[in-house]
Amino acid sequence: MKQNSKYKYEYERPALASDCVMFGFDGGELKLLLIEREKEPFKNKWSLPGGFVFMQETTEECAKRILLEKAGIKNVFIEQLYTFSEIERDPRERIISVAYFALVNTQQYEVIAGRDTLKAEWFELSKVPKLAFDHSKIVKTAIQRLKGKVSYQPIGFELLNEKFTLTQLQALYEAILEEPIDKRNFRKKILGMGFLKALEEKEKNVAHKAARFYSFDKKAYKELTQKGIHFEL
Amino acid sequence: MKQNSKYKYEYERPALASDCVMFGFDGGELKLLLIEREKEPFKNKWSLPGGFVFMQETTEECAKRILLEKAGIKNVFIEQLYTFSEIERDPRERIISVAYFALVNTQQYEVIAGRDTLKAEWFELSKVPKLAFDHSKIVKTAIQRLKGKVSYQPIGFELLNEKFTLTQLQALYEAILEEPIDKRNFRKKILGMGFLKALEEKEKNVAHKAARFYSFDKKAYKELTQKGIHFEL
DNA sequence: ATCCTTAGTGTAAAATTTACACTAATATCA
DNA sequence: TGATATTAGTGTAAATTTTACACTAAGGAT
Repeated sequence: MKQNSKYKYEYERPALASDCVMFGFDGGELKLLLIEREKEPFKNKWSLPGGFVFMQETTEECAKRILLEKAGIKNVFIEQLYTFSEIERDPRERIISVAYFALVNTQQYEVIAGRDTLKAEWFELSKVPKLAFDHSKIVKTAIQRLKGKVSYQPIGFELLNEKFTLTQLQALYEAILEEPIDKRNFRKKILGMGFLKALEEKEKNVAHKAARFYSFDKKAYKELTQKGIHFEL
Repeated sequence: MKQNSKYKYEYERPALASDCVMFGFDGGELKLLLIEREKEPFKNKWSLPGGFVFMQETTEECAKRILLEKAGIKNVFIEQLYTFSEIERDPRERIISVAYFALVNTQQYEVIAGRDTLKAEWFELSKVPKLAFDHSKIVKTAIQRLKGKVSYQPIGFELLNEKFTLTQLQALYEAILEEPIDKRNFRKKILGMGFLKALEEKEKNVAHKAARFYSFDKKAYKELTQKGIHFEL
């Protein structure tokens, strides 16, 4: 026990932390933001961005703070994933981690990530190395959750620009679900749901027919949800 | 700070607890096990069974221990629900709660629950009073989760006897989803999935045609899952 | 002007879902 | 013991949804 141990409790308490699985997409495979650890344990190993929960913040606020501090990212979709409480998950002492997953538009944040001295890098899912602590397990859980969720909640849009083409959207779903989708059926279905707003704008400077941009119409989606109509792919 | 405060930390730490939402079913409406608080705060208010997490147990082990200690229940389906971390959720001090939900065969445990001095009682969902702390919110989250989950995972069986009739199973789904289901279509679909084993045994001493009993064939279900065939109602 | 590449579109067949009503079995009651 | 009351158990046709599939349009590059 350190000398400057200021807080005393009658019963032993585990430490509380939050780790974030950040998914990004820029057209190819789904990506994950990882951070190289600077200290022991697991020095120089890749890990999820994470940190201890302050007394004045909820775990979600903590997760958002971590995203900002470690990757310069804010205002993104974030959702609680799972709480990991294995006793030996951290070799130093007992630390409970409330994990979150975030969906990030990679294009928008590519540059900002890793702005301070931290070594942060996007990894394609198939190229993610073995991670520090139980972070590989956390990532696995997050992928499962994302796959499961993407078919019945319109969260995929969070990974794209505000304006996107249907081809981009389809590529995203194919990347997440890891299976090919029929172009015509996909368009029929997704447009039929009535929450995609066709924009006037089209792609520019492409060496082929320019694709129309669409945006996700949150208001229309909300109205549909309230009518009991639910997204399903 | 009490005098016998034996554990010292450099940074302030919240306490860690676990609360359990136990769902039970005995044919009518879905039920919830609640416990009357004996102490302040919220003295004499109904609350979820809960308790602090020990250093030698995971949160799930803690939840199972609570089920056993407070309701005499063991070997039931349990799953992590959500972690509640609002700063003021407990008026005494900051307590993080990792909530779990459990599915219990009410018939099997009716008697055991409330065996010690605790006042424990099953409440029909529509008759659940306002609960202590943020427990009403936890219950709401649990109901949402159960409703969402029951359609694509065969967890409903956990609420029934090992042997059940199709009518019982249908009644359970109707109770959870809160909507009527067509008898013939329900049977066609659920039997078509191939994980219900028809037993020889039938109901006895009923004043009408005796219904056949079925059981959930875990092995068959596992095989189907591995083949990529998934439950869906 | 030709080529290359991706956008955008419809239809027919198959599969699934829905709506719906009568006979069978068994204890109870008159 | 026969009538009654109650729930079990079953099939089919129509509607809807899902699937499979191929060509023309547009735009920059050569």
